[in-house]
Amino acid sequence: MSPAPIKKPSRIQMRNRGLILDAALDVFSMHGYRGATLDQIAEQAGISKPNILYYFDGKEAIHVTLLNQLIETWLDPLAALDPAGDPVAELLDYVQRKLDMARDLPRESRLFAGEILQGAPRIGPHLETGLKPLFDEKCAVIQTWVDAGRLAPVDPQHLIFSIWATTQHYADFGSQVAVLLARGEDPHVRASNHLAAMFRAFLAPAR
Amino acid sequence: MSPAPIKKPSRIQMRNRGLILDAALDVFSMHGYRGATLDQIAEQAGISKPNILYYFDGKEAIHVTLLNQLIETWLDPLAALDPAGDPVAELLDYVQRKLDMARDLPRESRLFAGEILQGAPRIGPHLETGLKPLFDEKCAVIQTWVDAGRLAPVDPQHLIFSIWATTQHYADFGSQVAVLLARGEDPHVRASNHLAAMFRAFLAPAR
DNA sequence: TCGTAGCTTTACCAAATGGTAAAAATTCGC
DNA sequence: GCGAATTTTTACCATTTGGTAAAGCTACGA
Repeated sequence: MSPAPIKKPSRIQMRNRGLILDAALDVFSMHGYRGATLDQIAEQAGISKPNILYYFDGKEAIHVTLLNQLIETWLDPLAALDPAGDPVAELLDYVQRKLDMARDLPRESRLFAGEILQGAPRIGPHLETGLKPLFDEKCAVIQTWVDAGRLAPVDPQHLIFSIWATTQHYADFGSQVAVLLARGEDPHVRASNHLAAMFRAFLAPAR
Repeated sequence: MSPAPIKKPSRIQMRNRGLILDAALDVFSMHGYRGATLDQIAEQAGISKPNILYYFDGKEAIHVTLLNQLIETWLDPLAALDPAGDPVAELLDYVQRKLDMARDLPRESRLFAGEILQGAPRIGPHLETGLKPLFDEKCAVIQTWVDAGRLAPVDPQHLIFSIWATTQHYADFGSQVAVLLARGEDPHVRASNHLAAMFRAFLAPAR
């Protein structure tokens, strides 16, 4: 019953945990979980390896911490889908937000992609409890829009998959995109226009 | 000048190299390059570790062999895009072929995705020499179709990205898809219908 | 300024891992 | 059947890697 003696983290703790997590995000997103080493993270963070293990219980704890922090950011745009808004505009906004995230948070996108690619061994339960309910809820919203004739008769689940896939592609497959586009031009504007046109054409209800 | 004495591989060599590559595809696609161990591959293949190193020069050689074998299969559907065919039908066929590949060759898709995700460290050059020319060629074909008014005014490069992203999603993010769809139902038919509808709506030229 | 709690470093370690040497077993052409 | 070539096993090894023990240092409140 008595409250556990939770120490408030000191300034040093806040700073170093932040440094470690940022370095770990770099290393994990670049090399994957197994490919990342504590030594790499230590060097990147400018903190000795034993000192890192003073702040985190181990390699896996760092990874899980990153994933947990990431999930809320990740679900945010989907949660923002407003049932009261205009269907096409809401979904196009969602596409845009996801595309912006792929540009602004590519490390996070790749971290997540790597975890899913390997069967979500360390995040599986969170998908069930965190993602699935939100996914189901928003699919229902989209279905409502379809039933009301305010949206073309789309398959809500696979529509969301396609939105995720097309937007995250620019982060997760960024190295391939870079090779194929070659030009110094930033692909973001072109990608944005393309995806807006594609989903608008698909989503607009028949007159 | 004299031809190098290339031995034709014996029956045993054919069989064991095949067993090793198949096992390696399992292990690499599941755990990534660094996450895979020779011991795992050896056990999966039913061949001792030193024996594996009798057939391949090392872990990386196995990985590179897999990637090289994969690339030709991977480019095949894109190469089949026929400039003389009906634009919309050709592209929808391409979508369908890629989706079938995601279903039939998920290990290959994940192997490729993992490699790209980590910056294509072992396949980068092949992207330039193998993929890029074909990509440019087919983009030009699509642009021709657009210019002729036989296709909506799409951005060829990003259209191809979207086709890749949406189809490979079902293999690369399969574990997430499985959690979210939950039902025992095979997602392939629904995915196929969804993607066909989406790309048809987007690609059909304005009347 | 002094003691204590918090932080950092030094010096390790055990297990895992990619790889090798060489003997032993097997296969194959003749 | 037999000798040579190929294939497989046994017994290792060096490095890497996640992690630990304990001593030393630092910051901070009294």
